[in-house]
Amino acid sequence: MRRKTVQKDAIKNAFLMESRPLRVDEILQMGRKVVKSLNQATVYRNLKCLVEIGWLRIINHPDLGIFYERAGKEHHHYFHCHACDRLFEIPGCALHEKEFVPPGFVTERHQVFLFGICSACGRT
Amino acid sequence: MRRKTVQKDAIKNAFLMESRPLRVDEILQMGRKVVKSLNQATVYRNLKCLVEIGWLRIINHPDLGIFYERAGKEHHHYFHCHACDRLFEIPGCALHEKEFVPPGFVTERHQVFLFGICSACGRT
DNA sequence: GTCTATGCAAACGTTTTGCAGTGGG
DNA sequence: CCCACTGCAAAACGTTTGCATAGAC
Repeated sequence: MRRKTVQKDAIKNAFLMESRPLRVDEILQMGRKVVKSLNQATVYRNLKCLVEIGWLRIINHPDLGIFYERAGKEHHHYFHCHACDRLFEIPGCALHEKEFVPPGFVTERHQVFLFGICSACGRT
Repeated sequence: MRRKTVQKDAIKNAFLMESRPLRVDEILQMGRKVVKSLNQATVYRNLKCLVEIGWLRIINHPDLGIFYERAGKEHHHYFHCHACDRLFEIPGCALHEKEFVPPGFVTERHQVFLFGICSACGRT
C-alpha cells in the first residue's frame, strides 16, 4: 500500500463517486470500467489495506451480506428497503443504550439495522 | 422433516439445553456427543427445515457471523463482549424508531447489535 | 415395502494465497 | 534496478447438492 497504482485509484474512486456502501462485485465492476484487466484478488487485497489504514469500514449486513463504506462518517443506522432492495444510511441515532443495558455491562459501540419500506416505495 | 430421527433430536436438543444462539460448528459438535456419525450436511439440512417451520431463526451477526436461535422469543438485542467473546441476549428494546426514521419511511423490523464489556469481565 | 432422511463426496460461491512477472519509485 | 503490486490459478473456507443406502413408519 505504499505505491500508487491505477488499480488502487480505480477502487478508491468507486467510493468517492458513490456515497453509499458498496459490495465487492460492484467495486470490481466499477473498477473495470477504468482498468479493464482489474482482478478480484487485487480488489480484495486493496480493500483489506484500505480497511487497515482506516480509509474504509466493513459492514456485515444481516440480510445483504458484506459491504464496504468510507470510514470517518458520523454514526448512522442502516435501512434496508425490501421493495427496492436498496441500503440507506440514516443519519443520527435512535438508540438509548445508557438507559438500557443491564447493570455492569458497558457498551462501547453499536450497530442498528432497520428493515421496511422507504419513502419512494411507500408512495406507491 | 416428517420423520423423527436421532440426528434431528440431537440437533433440537442442542438448542433446548443451551438457551443462547449457536453456531453451526457448535451444533455439530454437540450433536456428535449423541450421534457420533452426525454429518454436517445433515445439520445444515435440518437447520434449514427448522428455520422453515419457524422453530429456529437465523442471526447474521456483523462480527461473529451466522448463529441460530430458538424462534418465538420476545424481541431482544445482542451484546457481544469482546473480552470473553460471548454473545448475550439483552431483553427489551432501547430503540425509539418511530421518532427517528425520515418521513415516508416505514420500519417493520430492526436488529440491534451492541459491543462492549459484559458485567463479568468488567468486574475485574 | 415404501420413501424420507442420512452419510459421503463432489460441487459451489466467495475469499485468500502462492508464484512469476509487471511496473512504480 | 529493486521490490511492491498485479494477474492468474490454485487453495481454502463454509455451505449446498447428487446419489446410493440405511432406517422410520
